[in-house]
Amino acid sequence: MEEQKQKLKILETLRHSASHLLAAAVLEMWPETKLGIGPAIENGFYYDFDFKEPITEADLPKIEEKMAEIKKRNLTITCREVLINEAKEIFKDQPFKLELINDLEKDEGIKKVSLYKLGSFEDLCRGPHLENSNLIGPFKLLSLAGAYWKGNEKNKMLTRIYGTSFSSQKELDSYLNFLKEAELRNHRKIGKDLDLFSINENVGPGLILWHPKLSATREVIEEYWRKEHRKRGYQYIYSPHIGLDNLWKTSGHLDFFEEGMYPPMLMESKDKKEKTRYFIKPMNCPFHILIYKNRPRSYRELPIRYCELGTVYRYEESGVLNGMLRVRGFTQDDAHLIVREDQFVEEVNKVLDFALELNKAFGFDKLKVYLSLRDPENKDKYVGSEENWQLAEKTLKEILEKRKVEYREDVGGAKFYGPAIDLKAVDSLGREWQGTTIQLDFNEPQKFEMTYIGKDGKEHAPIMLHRTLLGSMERFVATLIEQYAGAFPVWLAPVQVKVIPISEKNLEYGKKITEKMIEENIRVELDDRDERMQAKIRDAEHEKVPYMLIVGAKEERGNAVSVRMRGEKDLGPQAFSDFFKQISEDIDKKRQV
RNA sequence: GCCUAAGUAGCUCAGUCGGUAGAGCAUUCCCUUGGUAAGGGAAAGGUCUCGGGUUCGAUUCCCGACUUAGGCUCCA
Repeated sequence: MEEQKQKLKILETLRHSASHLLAAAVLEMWPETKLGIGPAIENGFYYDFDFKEPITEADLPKIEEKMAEIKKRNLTITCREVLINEAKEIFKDQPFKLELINDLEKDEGIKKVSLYKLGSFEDLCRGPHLENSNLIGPFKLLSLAGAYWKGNEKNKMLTRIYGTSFSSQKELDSYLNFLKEAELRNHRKIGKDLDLFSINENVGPGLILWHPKLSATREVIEEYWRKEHRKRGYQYIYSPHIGLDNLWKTSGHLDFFEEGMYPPMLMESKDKKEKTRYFIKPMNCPFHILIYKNRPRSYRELPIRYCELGTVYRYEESGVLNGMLRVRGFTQDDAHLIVREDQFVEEVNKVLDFALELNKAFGFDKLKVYLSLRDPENKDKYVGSEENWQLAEKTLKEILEKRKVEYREDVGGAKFYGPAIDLKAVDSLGREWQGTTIQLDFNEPQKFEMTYIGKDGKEHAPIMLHRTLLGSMERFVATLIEQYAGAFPVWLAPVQVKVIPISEKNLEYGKKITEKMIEENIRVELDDRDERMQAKIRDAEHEKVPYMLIVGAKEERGNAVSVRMRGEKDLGPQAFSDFFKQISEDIDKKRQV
């Protein structure tokens, strides 16, 4: 463990020096460029520039060449400390650096700053760095992007150059390979190739059309999801897609979230002067709360667990939309748990157990846990009392610690209405995907005046938890596509079996076994095209169908099928009943095949 | 929303230094009846994203819009 940390530190230093090398190269090529910042990041490094003339991707190789040339000069990287005023003089032509120096002086009361020098390029920098340019490992510039100065959208947009560097060529190559592999698994590409979904300009950006294939998979997920919820005492409900403005005023959405909502539908009304306003729901909670509030509730009824596959619409900024991962209309696998104080810890633990089990069924054995806390610097951004926040954050922390799970605190990651536990699924390439979130809500129970009658006959305020396990059907299915590279395990595969008759003469037999499987709820297709068997196999492989059944005269005689599994060779003939037993087990046990 | 790119047949992509476009696969039809990743042939398929401008003429040049992508910011 210590050794690994040490290794990471070295890599970080190496990348940081690589970012300085990048800046040095850029300055030699375009001396008038203004510099932003250039840190090492998780998978590499970047440097932000304000170019006089914009550059393009085509310039990256040229910059790389220049970097290589500077690296070979065997330059010693030196460090010195100077007084603030001296630094201001040195960077008088670098407005962003100057701003940084001023910030350091003002906010942190710093009197001296350190400078690192690589050849003729000297940069304001905390360090540390390698000793010599020659020690910088093999590097590669990856992409060009816009980035706001200091990450603030009110500031100027700078040009960011992303790159990466490793200690050895081998490691760099394997990382570049990883990027290539990730690109192959891109759900948008696979979605098109396998006819899974589309987004149509005439419908609108961020709105998904689910094609039959992906809908079949979604249906399986939803059935499984409902079954597991029933088992755990959840009640399934349905709620409308729109609601009056009053509802959203009460919930606080019109105050806190209006720019995230689609504009209202205005209805004329004869009796009223004002138009009636309906909003499309950005969340399901108000509806769940009103079901709860439909009559008085006893402490005996709690916990109440309402769940719904609720489709919501949020007007996300156009720039954040991303295939099925970030959309404007999506179906949350939502639930609201209304619990007594004494039930809170147990219920959170139950949700965590549930989340783990569900994720496992989809091949996500590894999850990363994040505890989203309030930003203590900005307390007025949140609703709810100080005591409530402190208690809630402490309780969530204790739950995680008692479970002995490793978790990371995400300070400032809490919603305005409460802290949360978030789980990120780690996929087969090691990438993390946000899915499960368990959020406490201090806001709505109060705004909607939710109560229950306690043992003492008096009214009490319940605690409400929002939670999704999968996140949204859209994002989750996109994650699955990337996780499996489109080759879904049998239980999730849109088409589980492709029946391939060798010639027209075997078509009848093929039809017969196809119908038999349809009766047993197996998703099967008969390839009755006038094509050669080889071509049909090839197409079925491209469609990533897990089982191909080749049937010819030989099979027909023995009431058999020749089985071929996705990505493998002919497994030989077997009795149809044996195959049926096999696939039924795959499905029942949710085997990862 | 902002920065930088891209948009040609259902898909993957050529192409036109300004004279309205082509391949492979897919589709339809015909021939072929085959044993584990492409049998052969023919036909059909395009407002070259959309709207302006320049021009005798724009898919190509210029301007704008839309969509998509990589980021920033934000998030299920």
